Amino acid sequence: MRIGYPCINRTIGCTPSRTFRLSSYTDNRLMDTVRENLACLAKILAYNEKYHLLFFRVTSDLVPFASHPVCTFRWQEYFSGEFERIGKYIRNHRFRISMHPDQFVLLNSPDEGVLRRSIAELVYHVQVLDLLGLDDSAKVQIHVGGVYNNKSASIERFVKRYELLDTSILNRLVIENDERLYSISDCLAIYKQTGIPVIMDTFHHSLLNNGEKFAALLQPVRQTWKAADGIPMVDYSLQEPGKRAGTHAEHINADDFRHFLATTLAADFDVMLEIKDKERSALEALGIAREDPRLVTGDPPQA
DNA sequence: CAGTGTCAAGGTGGA
DNA sequence: TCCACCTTGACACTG
Repeated sequence: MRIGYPCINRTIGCTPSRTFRLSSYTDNRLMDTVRENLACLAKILAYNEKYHLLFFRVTSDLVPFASHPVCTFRWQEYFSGEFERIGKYIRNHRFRISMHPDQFVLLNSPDEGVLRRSIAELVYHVQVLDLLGLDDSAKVQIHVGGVYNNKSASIERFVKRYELLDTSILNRLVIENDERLYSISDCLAIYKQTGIPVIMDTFHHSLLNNGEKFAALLQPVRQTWKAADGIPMVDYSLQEPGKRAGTHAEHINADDFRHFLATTLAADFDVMLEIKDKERSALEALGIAREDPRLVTGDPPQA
């Protein structure tokens, strides 16, 4: 099991998510921003390596406007050396990497324009992982999409669209349950029609389920991941006390995380902590996981 | 220079 | 039919 956190690090004083307004787009602005974002990504990975946080989600903001028509600059070629360098570091240290395009990627939208932009965005995400030279265990996770007043028709549309995607996308794409529309069971049903691996989100599952226990779903979900996909990924989060249902916690709750590990002990997976204080909670989670020597790969860092 | 309204992109659901 | 909300950091303008 590897433990990780998404996208940004609040300790080291840089962000890999620098961006700018579309209205101020220039190729030079893009070059400067991407250069800084990549430099920061490299710093975060060095930090993560030092503390044995070996699972990391790369921000979608790495290359701003990458899938927008305004961006005709060949950033893939211009930065290929830097991507290669970072990718080598990732491979050498056996990091697990994921990416998570946001809400605008909707493969099952009835709107062809939305579909077209969604695919362009997926192409961008896959290009980043390809440029890093990562194998098919580096995943791009999306949600199933909208319901559009007809869930079964929307699932059917997802399946049909999925089958038309390029292999380079198919090899990396996984679907995650959300908290309002598509449960883990829905995702498993879609897997049966497509073969797409399913990524479980504990917090979403607590808000939308059909009465199944999370632990009981681990085994069926495990089978959706082929050998080349690596071990399953799981998103872990919990409710922020006193906030609207669905609000992610500011900080990890040690008891809850310990309980989560205990109930899932039989399964092997990588855990992404979607908790707002990022690496701080991830470090605490790692400490908790190390209470049980069966759980975490790698030696503790030397003092 | 701190505070704050806004930002490429979509969809849901309550009023 | 309209609007708030999701989720959220970072930009860029305002005073």
